[in-house]
Amino acid sequence: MNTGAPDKPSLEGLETKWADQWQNDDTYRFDRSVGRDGVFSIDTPPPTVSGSLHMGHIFSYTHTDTIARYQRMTGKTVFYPMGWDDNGLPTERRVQNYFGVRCDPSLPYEDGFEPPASEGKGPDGKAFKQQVSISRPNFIELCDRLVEEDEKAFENLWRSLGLSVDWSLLYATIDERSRRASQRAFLRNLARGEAYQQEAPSLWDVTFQTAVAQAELEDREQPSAYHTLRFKLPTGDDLLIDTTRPELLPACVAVVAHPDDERYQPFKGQTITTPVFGVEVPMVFHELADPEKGTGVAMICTFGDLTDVTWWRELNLPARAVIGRNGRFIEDAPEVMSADAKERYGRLVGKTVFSAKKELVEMLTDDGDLVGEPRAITHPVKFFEKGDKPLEIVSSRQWYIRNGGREADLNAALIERGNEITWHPPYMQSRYTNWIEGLNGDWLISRQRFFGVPIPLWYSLDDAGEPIYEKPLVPDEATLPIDPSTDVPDGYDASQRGEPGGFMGDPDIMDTWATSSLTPQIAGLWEDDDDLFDRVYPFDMRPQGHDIIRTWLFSTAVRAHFEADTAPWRHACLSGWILDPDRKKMSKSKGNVVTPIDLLDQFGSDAVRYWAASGRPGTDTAFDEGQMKVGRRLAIKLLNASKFAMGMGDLNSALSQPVTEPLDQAMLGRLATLTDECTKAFDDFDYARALERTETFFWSFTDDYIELVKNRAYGSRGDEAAQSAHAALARALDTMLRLLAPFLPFATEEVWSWWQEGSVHTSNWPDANALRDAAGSADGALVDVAGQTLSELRRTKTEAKRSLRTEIVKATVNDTAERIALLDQVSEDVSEAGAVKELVTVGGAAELAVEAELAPEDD
RNA sequence: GGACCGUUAGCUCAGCUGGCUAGAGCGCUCGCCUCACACGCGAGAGGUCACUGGUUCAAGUCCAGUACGGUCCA
Repeated sequence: MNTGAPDKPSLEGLETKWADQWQNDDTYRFDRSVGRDGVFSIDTPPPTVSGSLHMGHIFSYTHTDTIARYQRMTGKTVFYPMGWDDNGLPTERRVQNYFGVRCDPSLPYEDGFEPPASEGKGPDGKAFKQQVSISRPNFIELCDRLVEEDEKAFENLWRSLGLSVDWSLLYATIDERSRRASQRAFLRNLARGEAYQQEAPSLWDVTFQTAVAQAELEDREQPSAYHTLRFKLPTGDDLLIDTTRPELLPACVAVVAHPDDERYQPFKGQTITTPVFGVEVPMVFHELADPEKGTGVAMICTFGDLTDVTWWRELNLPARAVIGRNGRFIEDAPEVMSADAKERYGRLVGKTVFSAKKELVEMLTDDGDLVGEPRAITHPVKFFEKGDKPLEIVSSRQWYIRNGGREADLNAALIERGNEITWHPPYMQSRYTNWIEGLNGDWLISRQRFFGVPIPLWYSLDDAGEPIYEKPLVPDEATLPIDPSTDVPDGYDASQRGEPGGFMGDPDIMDTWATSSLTPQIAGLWEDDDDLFDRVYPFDMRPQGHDIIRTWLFSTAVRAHFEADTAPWRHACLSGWILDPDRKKMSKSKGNVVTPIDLLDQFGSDAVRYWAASGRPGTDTAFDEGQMKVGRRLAIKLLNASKFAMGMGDLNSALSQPVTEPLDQAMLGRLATLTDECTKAFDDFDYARALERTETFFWSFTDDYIELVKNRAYGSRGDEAAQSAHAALARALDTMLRLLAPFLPFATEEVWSWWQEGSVHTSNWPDANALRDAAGSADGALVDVAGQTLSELRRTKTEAKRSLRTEIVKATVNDTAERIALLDQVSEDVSEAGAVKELVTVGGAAELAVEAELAPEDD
């Protein structure tokens, strides 16, 4: 349906027009009849839908889309799914605030429950502050309800941006197939011994009341203070110990010094008495004690930090927990204390760490056992990346997946997996390797939260009603996904839940990364559809941000290593960040924040994509509206240049006509070279280079080549010469539309529809050899010589402040003999373009110089 | 403290395996309504390639170090 070019080509409305068309035509539909070799599969990052839409989304997803479109044009069928990451804490927090609810897993499901608030406001329209407790199923229903809205906003953005995803492949990380895949993978890990549970001290967030994993930690510099405490040696002498956490004194189980520290060797095997509580603890020795720090002796508490955990484990010390899961001091004083000490401990019960510290400092001061004043310092403290209170270390039963943090062999094997992946850019691999080398424990996957994939296990209860953790009750894979809080294990009935001799469900859910580490399996319908899975796995490409190499990328590699004994993908493409130079200007423009949708409206999707695709792989890129304007100009120019070329004659028939003029041949030769460069760049996932090269060619094509052949194409030198121009224009336009299609899908599709059949996006990537055949043996340098000479001719007019239409009565071109020889081949084109009446060429000069006699001004 | 990345025109960046006078776009200056495009066209000015050494016939490009900026991890 060649519609021909409109009188006034415009970008307006192209997004809606073509997005709808592509949807109706299933343009980007994955062809699942194709074998693995003909497939290009992409492990799309599922965006966190409860977060806001921002420029980073547009940026990195555009990069992937250009690759997808290129691969599709090379003849691959592209498996390009979209997923929504709606699983996890961000959604929970939003639901709590939005609906005014809180999850209490002990409550029963309430049919037809309506939340008390909406958008954070109660029925009276005022902010709703309190939170109503509801059951886990009710809570999850509300999560589902809210994410649905969020997901619409994302889908809308992706369609406007022109992502060529196959929307029939959509998944969500909380949907049934994700839960099934996630639980199945966990059970497989369990069966193979790769997942295990352990009662152990682990990092604990007291606000969210959940354990957190190493990958979710961050250090934050915090103010603190050294307190010097007076302990007593058996001799009755003082032993001064510095600590930043005096409130943990009741949890003190030993004091430690370095084995080589001679000052403390005499006290080996002796006991030290703690202040305030008068508990006798052993003097122990360990390399991690720093002789330079304070007095060289530290108190070991269960648990102040990870070093305490190491000491406790390696020195076989007892545990005296004092801080509970809510971050407050627990009811029961350590058994070891005397009645008198327990009474003093009573003053701490129920207090937060902060107030307990004040209380204890007071006690120490009263006893005269605080030496001097506390000395203020700042030091790094571990936080949950989403939390705002320091992590405590609490002993709890948790599930782990082995990740090489405790086994050297596995560690090395996972590092080795990195070599099976081609990294773009290559240096990103070192981040992967560094992270694995720095692991200090296995992957803690259980979370004491609600909106996530439940750990699919139950435990039988003994006669006393205590769970028998050693033998979890495992569901049949065919029944997955399950929720152990409502489903019942085989051999039991619902009435036995929580009863002695009955069963209980594992109350925890899995870490969100435990699910998203399976995106290739989820998207590829692992085990649900083996035929499909085998066509797409291992995936060709994982695009993602470099900030989540340690989490998403690594955890995906771990799962693939165990489940498939392979790397999950062949290529990992790490995108950079958007730097925001506007942040400085933001204060000026009074926080006039531009949303991605606004930008797409303002500049057009192609223009925004152009900006995004200019950012090289892995490189942080400035948010730059200027680049979007440039992109817009490019798209508009493409429309206009195409319209012009079509005005010359029937391009479709011109495609098969011979190209006879030297300049036309030279241009096509250059185009063949460009095509090769772009192919190479795209094969190396370097979309930015492909764009840059194509753009440079395109502008010289419109500014020089078109100007040079314009008159001839109109017929100034006869039909054959005109026909050659038409044939070259048709081939060039055809080729450039294809080369630009990955970047400017809307403008290229629009132009394509004017004179070609089908969609440019399902057409073939251009064939450099066919272009070379059409070009014959013409020297590509003809294009340069003609262009540069034309430029000099123009300059004589510009410097005379005359119009470019001004006739040149006589022009003398001096240049090297070599270049004059080339110029003579195209002198007619150059003369016509420069409006030169008489062109004299003189060889033997050192460089190009033009003298021109302009026609007199007629006013 | 460790690892990695970067430092080229006022701004944003190219410059791939070292090779003739270092490029583009934006911005700026000047000019042009030229029959595809004024959402346009043409021309111009503007750079001791962060610094110090080294390798080489030749270094923006390779090596070592320094400084500054950034990211990730401790």
